Amino acid sequence: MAGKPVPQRQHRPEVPEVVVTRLPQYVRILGRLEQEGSEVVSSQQLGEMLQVTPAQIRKDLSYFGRFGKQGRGYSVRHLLEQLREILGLDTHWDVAVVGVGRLGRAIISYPGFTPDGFRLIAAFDANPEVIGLQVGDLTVDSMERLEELFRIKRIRIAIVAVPVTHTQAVVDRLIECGVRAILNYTPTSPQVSKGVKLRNIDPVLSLQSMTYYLT
Amino acid sequence: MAGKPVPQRQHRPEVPEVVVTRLPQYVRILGRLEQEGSEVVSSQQLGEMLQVTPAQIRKDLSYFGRFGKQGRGYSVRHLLEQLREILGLDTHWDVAVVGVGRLGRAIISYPGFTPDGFRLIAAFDANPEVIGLQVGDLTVDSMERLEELFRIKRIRIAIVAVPVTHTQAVVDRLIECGVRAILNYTPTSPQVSKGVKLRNIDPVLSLQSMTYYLT
DNA sequence: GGATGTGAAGTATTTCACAGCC
DNA sequence: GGCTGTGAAATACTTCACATCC
Repeated sequence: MAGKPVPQRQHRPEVPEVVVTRLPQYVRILGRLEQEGSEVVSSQQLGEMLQVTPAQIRKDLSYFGRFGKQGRGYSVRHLLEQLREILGLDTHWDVAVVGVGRLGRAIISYPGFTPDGFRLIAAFDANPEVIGLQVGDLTVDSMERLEELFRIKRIRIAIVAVPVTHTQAVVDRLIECGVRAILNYTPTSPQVSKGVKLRNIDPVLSLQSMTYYLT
Repeated sequence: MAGKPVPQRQHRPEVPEVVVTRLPQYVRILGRLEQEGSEVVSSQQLGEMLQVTPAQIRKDLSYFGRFGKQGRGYSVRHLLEQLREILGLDTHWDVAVVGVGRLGRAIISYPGFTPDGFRLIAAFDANPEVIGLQVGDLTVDSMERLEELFRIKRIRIAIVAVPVTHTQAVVDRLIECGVRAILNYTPTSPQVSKGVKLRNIDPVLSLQSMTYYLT
């Protein structure tokens, strides 16, 4: 006999990644609606707020379940809860920043991560002049302690803001000690093994693709 | 009789936007290759460096012309030149930053824009304590001078880093005085009229879409 | 009546595969 | 022989449109 099924978040590998990238936007809008006291919202209304078609919202949600009530719409609270759970945002995530130059400092001081459930709990730099410094409420650790601390604290998410020449090496070390999600602020896209998620924040590329339309 | 054709950069409206967003990456790699002294590169090699298929690179480039030589590949220098011209990167672009809080200051101090042809030439804030301050080599102007200065200096690109509640109003004002490209760092996506390009930099959304794969 | 959930239809994008040229 | 440029095929994604249910 099979044992009783372990309740576990099921990943549906067939969910397109573009859909996953839209879910956080739904979460954000729903959070606002909840704060404003809305109880119910239709795909039509969400679509207007986000500038997407209602059909897309319904289709996106349908990958994960049936959250609405016909004739009525979605319960703001319930849908928000469900999406947060699907995205793993019903829990806090520990994050470490690697590279504490100007950019790293700005990231650490940025107040926007914490309210959304991301806790910056460590920062690393190679520069002796920076190691030991207090930045925000973190003390900067040496790069030599990177493996040790990532392993002990089981950190799975890293923000990389090192000089571009060091990006790949740092990313390799991070993956080696268990990191599975990397937010990369350097102007290069490092290689990551399958199973590791990477998002690049690259304002210059964004600007450069817009100038095309200005000529 | 028609007059002689005015030489003008032609926009091919049929070029998919995804293609345009990839061009700057090609430019960046080609720039590196040029610096390293490479003279020729194949779509195969470019594809390996960028982790995309060679076919995609060839197809992307084919929207704009025939830049390669069969049996040989692409001249690094020539392709770089062509792509820079297509993207409008053969000229300098004046950019202004609106919102000089912590984030705005970090953006202004970020050294990465200038080498890529973007000149930060003005900064605006509403806070009297910030107006008049020297940040980088800019003096912060009052928001009241926004229309005046954007018009006089014919600034077409703006970086927005104001509090989220002010985003839409600021964006509306910018568009009104001629801005056609906006790099938005606030955690909301403002509405923009057709013909205005918008790119959002939103690290929290990036993190939140990665946690899906960590659960 | 009104809105969801979803197969089917329609678009968009990527990849294949090969003729053509160097 | 090697690599581009490109129609055609394959795949991915979005939108339609309607049966279904509250």
